Amino acid sequence: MRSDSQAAGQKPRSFIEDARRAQIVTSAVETLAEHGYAGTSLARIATRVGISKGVISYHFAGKDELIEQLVEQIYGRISAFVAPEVKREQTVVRRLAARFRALANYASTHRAEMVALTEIFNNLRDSNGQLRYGDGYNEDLYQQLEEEFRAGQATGELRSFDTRVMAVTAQAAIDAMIAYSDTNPDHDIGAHASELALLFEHAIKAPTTAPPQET
Amino acid sequence: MRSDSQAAGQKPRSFIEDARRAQIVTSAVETLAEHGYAGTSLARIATRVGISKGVISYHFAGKDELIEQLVEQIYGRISAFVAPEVKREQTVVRRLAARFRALANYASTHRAEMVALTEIFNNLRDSNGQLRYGDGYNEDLYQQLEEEFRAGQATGELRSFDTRVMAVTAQAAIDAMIAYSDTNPDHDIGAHASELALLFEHAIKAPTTAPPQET
Amino acid sequence: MRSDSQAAGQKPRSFIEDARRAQIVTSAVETLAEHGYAGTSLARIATRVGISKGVISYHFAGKDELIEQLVEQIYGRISAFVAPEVKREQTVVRRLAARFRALANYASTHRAEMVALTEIFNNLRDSNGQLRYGDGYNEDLYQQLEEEFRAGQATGELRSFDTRVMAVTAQAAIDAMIAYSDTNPDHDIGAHASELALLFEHAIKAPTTAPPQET
Amino acid sequence: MRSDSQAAGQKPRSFIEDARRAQIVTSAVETLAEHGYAGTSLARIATRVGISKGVISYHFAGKDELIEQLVEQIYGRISAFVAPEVKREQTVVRRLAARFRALANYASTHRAEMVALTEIFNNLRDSNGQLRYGDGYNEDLYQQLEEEFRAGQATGELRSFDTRVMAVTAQAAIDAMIAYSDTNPDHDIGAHASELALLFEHAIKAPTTAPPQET
DNA sequence: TATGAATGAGCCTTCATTCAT
DNA sequence: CATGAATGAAGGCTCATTCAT
Repeated sequence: MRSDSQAAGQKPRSFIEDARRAQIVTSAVETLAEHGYAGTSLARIATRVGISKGVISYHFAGKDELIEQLVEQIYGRISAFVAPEVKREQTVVRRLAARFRALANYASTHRAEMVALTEIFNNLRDSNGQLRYGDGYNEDLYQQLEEEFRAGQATGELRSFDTRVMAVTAQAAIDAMIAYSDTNPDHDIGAHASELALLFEHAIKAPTTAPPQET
Repeated sequence: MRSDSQAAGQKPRSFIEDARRAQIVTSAVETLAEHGYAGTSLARIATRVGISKGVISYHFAGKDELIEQLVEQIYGRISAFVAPEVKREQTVVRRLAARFRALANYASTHRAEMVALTEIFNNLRDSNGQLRYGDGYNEDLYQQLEEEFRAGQATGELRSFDTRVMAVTAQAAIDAMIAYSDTNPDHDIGAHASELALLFEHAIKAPTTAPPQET
Repeated sequence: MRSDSQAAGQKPRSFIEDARRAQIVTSAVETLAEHGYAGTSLARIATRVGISKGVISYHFAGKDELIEQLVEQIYGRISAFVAPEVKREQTVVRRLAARFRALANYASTHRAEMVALTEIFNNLRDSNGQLRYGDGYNEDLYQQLEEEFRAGQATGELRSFDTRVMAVTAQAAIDAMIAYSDTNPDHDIGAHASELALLFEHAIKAPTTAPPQET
Repeated sequence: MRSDSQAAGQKPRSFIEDARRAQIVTSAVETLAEHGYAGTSLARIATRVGISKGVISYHFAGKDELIEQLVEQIYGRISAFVAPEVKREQTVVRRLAARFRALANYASTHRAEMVALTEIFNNLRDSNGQLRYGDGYNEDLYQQLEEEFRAGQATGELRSFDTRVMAVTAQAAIDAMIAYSDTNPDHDIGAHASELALLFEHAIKAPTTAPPQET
């Protein structure tokens, strides 16, 4: 959460510089959300801010750097929002539920950011044609989730299952929740998150032989 | 499953015509899988077949028709492959497992097709900027799944839950399985499908305590 | 008016050959009238006849030859229709009137031909970029008219004036009549022709000093 | 006759912008005159100025806007040149003569402009295939001329005739004069204009039976 | 004779990028 | 810092023409 991407020994950015960059990133987010990846040209981003195309090239090395900045910033904000919510809970099941809930909250109040992020993840490629955010970025999330699951399995809270498949599926459930509520604005994403919590509770909890439930 | 999109009263397509069209569609699939949506130009598709750009325009009304043909064909093939596998099973849980299994099988042997389809679904937009296959296509799948779930709930095989959320999540689980195994070629997608089957069995089956139901 | 453009020593064209050529020329005329010069492609001409593009190339050396055939044929028909009407009259003034009348008649019953001809005259160019029918074709008409005028001036029927300017203007009056009635289908082209006759009668007749008029 | 087409509240165009636009319009005029409508591509226009194709797209929304600008500008210049010459005269006959003379002058010094305008009028079509400047533009001229004629008829200066036919013919005479002198550069267009003046004087003036008159 | 198939050039447009001012 | 101007490549598409069958 500090001075995003500023190689050491670099001259620090001025205030106005930072303001412009933020302004441009915001415009890029909105443009991506509205027109999709292919429909997002520098011209469109610039027009939305009311500046000339050249300004963007001036502040960013190129379209790619702009987008990378965007991803870093949004990603940072989401983590900052979700992490404390998760940490506060005591069991794996509840932590997972908290994750669903927090992301649903964030997504419902930052729709454009989520859409923009998805567009980029699905489309941005490096010069070799490989997806820029193909796997590495999800890998982080997968490992966090797997760690949780393994811990829960160790304590006996959770049944035995393939943690990687579960992580992939849980993350997919989150992404789908966000995408679905994005194309169906009337959808109750909060309820969706609760349902997911219950779904995965059933899916991962160890069967309680004798005594009843707690939840 | 025959005569894909051939308006009645239309002159039937010649053998060579069909061959070329198929060849071009195949090339489009591969190009999409390899270079992504934005990287798929008529020029690239043509080069891969070793023909000139104009040939594509000759056989298809335009890029749009080519892509729609592609979607129809692939979609048809997948349905044709999956449907009988699913129908053969007797319980909802087993039918869902069969669906996971069949799709995993298909995906593992038709990787490019799955990727191409995803690229198109995520990116193709109509002239108003709306996603061409935004929701309608998934809606079909969702309704099939919901019907299953509701039937299972009616017979008491399944517990009570929000069928829409479950459908969205199940479909997302499938997509994620395919996408994951696509970026991780060593991944055992068959095992993944089995895990999913188990995961959702836990998630949807009515608890078999002793006697009837609760919830 | 014989076997249009068939170089000596050429194999005579078969019946079917001629039929096809006529059919194609007709289609070209209609297409030109309907879509204009730029909108007239071989594909469109072929489609209208219900044949394939290649057929045209087979019967004509190229687009240019097709169009030249078209011009020759239409031109021939017009001459064949107009000439006898003109010849029948005894004075220059009446011959000019007859010309107006005959062309108005022809144009009103062969609208498409007139439009097609205009489109070609205005647009067809040779490989050097020069208008193919820029001047030469009108030159013929001009000389016919000038001859009339000079004869009339010699007999004293007509006043003295620049015959070339008068010829150019008379021809322009005809073309404008046709063009105007083409864009204004309700226009009474017959009346228009009569008005033109009167207009030019006033413009060219020698002033009758003593005795009254005849007309 | 200022600020051609510049929507209110629009940022005014810079000096260099205006210069480029003018330069491009000029090149378009020359290209049209030289190569005709079909032979006029953005590439050719750009090459003539020595710039790249993209520059045109940068300064004009598209080919259509460029052509409309061209028409507006040329049309404006002609009107500005002709109108005062006509207004200065006191009788209809003299005003018509002045019109011939002024247009002949303008055409002889702005040959390319006249040709370009004709090319566009004859060929530019909207997306429905209808001629863009089919009738409306001439309609203006026709009505001006008819008004003159009717006024002259009311005062008794002119004989009785169909004003519409006379207007169409007078305009056609002008266009033909321009076109003819364009393909025959040695032609004396000034003399042509004088001849036309005389021609139409004879054609429209009321017969002077008894009293004075001048001519 | 006729056809369908293919070609290759050209068209207009969009775009990321560069650069002088 | 910011801009407007320009570039050049690439994109989808149309078209006259060629050719094997």
